[in-house]
Amino acid sequence: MTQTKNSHHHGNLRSALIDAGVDLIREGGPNALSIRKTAARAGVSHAAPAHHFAKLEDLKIAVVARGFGEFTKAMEEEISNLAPDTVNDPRSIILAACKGYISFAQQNPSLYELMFSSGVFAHTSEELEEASSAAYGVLAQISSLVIPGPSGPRGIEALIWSLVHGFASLSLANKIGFDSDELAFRQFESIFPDLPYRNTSTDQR
Amino acid sequence: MTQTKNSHHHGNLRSALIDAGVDLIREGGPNALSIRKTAARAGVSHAAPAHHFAKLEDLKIAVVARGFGEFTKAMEEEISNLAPDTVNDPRSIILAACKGYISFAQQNPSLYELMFSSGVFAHTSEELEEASSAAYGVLAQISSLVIPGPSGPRGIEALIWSLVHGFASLSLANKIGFDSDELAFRQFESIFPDLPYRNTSTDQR
DNA sequence: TGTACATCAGTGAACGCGCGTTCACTGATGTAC
DNA sequence: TGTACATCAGTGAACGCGCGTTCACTGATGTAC
Repeated sequence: MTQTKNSHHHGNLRSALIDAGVDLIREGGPNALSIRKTAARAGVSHAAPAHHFAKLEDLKIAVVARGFGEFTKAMEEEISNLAPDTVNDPRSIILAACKGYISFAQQNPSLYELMFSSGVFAHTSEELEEASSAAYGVLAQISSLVIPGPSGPRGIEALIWSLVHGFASLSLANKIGFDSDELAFRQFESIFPDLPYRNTSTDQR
Repeated sequence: MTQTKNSHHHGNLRSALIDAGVDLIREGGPNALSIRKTAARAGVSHAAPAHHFAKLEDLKIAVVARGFGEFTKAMEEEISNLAPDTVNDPRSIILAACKGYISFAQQNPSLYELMFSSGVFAHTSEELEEASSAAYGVLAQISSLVIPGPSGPRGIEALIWSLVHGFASLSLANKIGFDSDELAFRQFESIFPDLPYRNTSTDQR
């Protein structure tokens, strides 16, 4: 960015490699990531990434961590975009987060698939732990707006998360839902069950 | 099977290759499938599979089709194992199918992941279409036991399928649920919402 | 029952490819003085 | 401000590997007669 062109030193190669990796996955699917292609995309020799990522797996989890960061942002943005008359309505808040969840999956299908794939959980990193915990935090926060039943707060989280995750995943697999982002979310809204919400008129956020 | 050993002709190599492919995926993850390893596992030269599967992708979709067949069987078996006093209870029937769904995912995590991965939907085959349609048929059948709301029968299917698919997927990713198959299903049972079931005392099956 | 022959599912060698990783190197950057 | 020098992020060549695929071949099977 602020670095002179054609410099022997790149300046911010690590971040540029993650950008390139995200692009590769977006274009070529969850398995399209390779060190050589990522380096080429970032405009450096294929040996350069070794200074930033010792193994291919390290690059992969950095890309996934970036994905979780954008995923969290997508949910939070939908919540903060709520209209004034719904900004304190629990159901509206929950559905807004779900809208962000589903939108992210539809706009980044390969990255979403990779983020929840088994291969990622074999390895991890502090960076990835933090990023996925932040996403879980949004889920826990919206779930806390529902009065827990016999299955407890974890049961509410499991219900909401299963529903939105299953819907998003099956939409990507063309099993349910529609081509359009907006129509898919409308269908999700229509199947979302009634839940016992807390009263948030004054003190809840 | 019924073929003499050490014969130049295998007898049923196509089926043996699918078996070997399933094993490879089970042991090495969704991306562990290769023609050379599959041939080695089946005890033939690495050029032999070409007579049965023109491309790697053809072997892959045959393996996935086999997976959908066992998946359907897992759901149907749980339904047919219902105790006499619950055999006509809609909620019990639906939860039985879900138990088969979740069990299959937990016992075949890599195969399950591959079955619902994006790469599979780029190509397909008559065999795969039939196998996945049969699985969808079980879903549609159990969903028909619920009285549709404003979102229609498709809405009921989307609700049940999203819930069980999301739960199974997140369980595999260690996001929710428990290590034990049985405990995971108990949690699923406890979060499954109340639904308006049809009266099946006499004519429903 | 025996023989000639077409079929076709196997073999094993060979190919080129993309890959991760290693290595000695180079040259830009930043610091000590 | 200028110089010497350590650091370290880049380069480009090279390696070995597993892969899908092709090819000429071989030998077992099944059929016609």
